[in-house]
Amino acid sequence: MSDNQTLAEKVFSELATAIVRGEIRPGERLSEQALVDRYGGSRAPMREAIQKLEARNLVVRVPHAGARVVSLSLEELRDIYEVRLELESMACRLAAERMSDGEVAALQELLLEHARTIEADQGQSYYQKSGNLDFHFRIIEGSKNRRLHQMLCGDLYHIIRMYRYQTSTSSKRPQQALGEHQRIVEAIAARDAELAELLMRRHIQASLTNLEQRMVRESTESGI
Amino acid sequence: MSDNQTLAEKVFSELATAIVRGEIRPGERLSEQALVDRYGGSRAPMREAIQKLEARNLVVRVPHAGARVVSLSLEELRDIYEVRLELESMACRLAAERMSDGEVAALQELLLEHARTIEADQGQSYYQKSGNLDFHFRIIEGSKNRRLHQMLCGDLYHIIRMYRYQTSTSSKRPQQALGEHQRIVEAIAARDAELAELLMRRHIQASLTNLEQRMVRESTESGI
DNA sequence: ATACAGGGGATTGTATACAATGTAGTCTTT
DNA sequence: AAAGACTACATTGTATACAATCCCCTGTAT
Repeated sequence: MSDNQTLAEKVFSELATAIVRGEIRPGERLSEQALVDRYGGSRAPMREAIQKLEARNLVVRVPHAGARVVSLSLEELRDIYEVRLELESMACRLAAERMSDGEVAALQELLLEHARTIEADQGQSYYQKSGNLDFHFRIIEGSKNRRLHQMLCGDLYHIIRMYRYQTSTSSKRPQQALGEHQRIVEAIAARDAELAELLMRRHIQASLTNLEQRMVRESTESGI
Repeated sequence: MSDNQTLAEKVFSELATAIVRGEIRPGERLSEQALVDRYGGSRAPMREAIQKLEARNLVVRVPHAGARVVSLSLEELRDIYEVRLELESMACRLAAERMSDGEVAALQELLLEHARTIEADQGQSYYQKSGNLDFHFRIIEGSKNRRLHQMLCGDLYHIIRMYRYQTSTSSKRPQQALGEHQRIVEAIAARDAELAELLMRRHIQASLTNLEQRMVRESTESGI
């Protein structure tokens, strides 16, 4: 009943969330034996779990030397964001063309709810984070392109989330982001694909510059 | 000396090329025991090889049921091409901004060579195929974005190549493609990123419509 | 003191054996 | 005859054992 999925898959998803949440630090090593001690079972499923992590670019494996949690340089992170910027803008354009009227209405409803939430617990950006993801997810699904969905949600988001688990701590950002979201949805509702793409591009670009500033700040701080 | 790489990796690359070349048909099953019989060794490395294939979307694995070579529907293939279209146009834009003058000169040299080759063995499009890839590879590398390179060359190209191993059989296409390549390089040399992106977009779109027509034709033929 | 070589220990890669699950074929029942 | 259940087989998932490789530490020589 509960064991419908294999042990390897269970360990994989546990490890994935642990890595994304930062409970396992970037650069940290994943020993197969250590995983056996922690999760039970034998080495075979642990190896499989590690391989799955490698497939999603969450760990780097070198033959005979073991696996380490990926540790991205500033450049590599910029590369990822650059790709994400392009793909998600594309998704937004496609969504404007392909989402059903019902889906658009549901999206508008979602934003209203977000607005109420922000109103309620002012400054408490926690909910906005998951809400933010929810918004982006819906746009991506609206593109009706399964491969695009897979690349953005499966491959890129894990890494992105791993490096921004405290991005939107700047107090006014949620409010601003919500406004941007609303204008994006307006463009989608108007079936203006070009505008929707442009607005999404700017929206993500804003968060990118945010992230870059933060990372530069952190690296200089640690470099002192 | 020769056994610097693991058995799993060797089997993986053998299988990958076999799949891309069509020696193993889409939908065909990959039994672990069968791989042992064919390549030697034991099941453990074979499993690992299959997982690596799954990571690159060349096979689909379902728990307790085994692995099959991926068999793409027309829609899925369209999705992939849509993504590739966007990413490679992006790569071209970035290349126009980031390639060194030396790299641009080398690219121009490459096209001159292609022109001579086409002149020589007229209609024999074989060389053009690898030359075509070479051209696209250089553009992608010119983007200086490693993740983009990884996604296009690692994840997407295997599948794309697998479905177009006989694309450019239409006799005039190489000549035409070369012309398009030349105009793209001109734009890059002029550092006109926007134009370079636009031209690449049109170039790939042409091959996409080619592929779509061919696949529709094939499916209707088989459907008769 | 530093650099290099060598050996011991730990870790990964591979092989084999066992358990659990899915699949196919047959047999029974309606 | 068709549909469903049951059994036997094949295949995958997991566990354990062995081999090969690497890493680190120590010792020696310059």
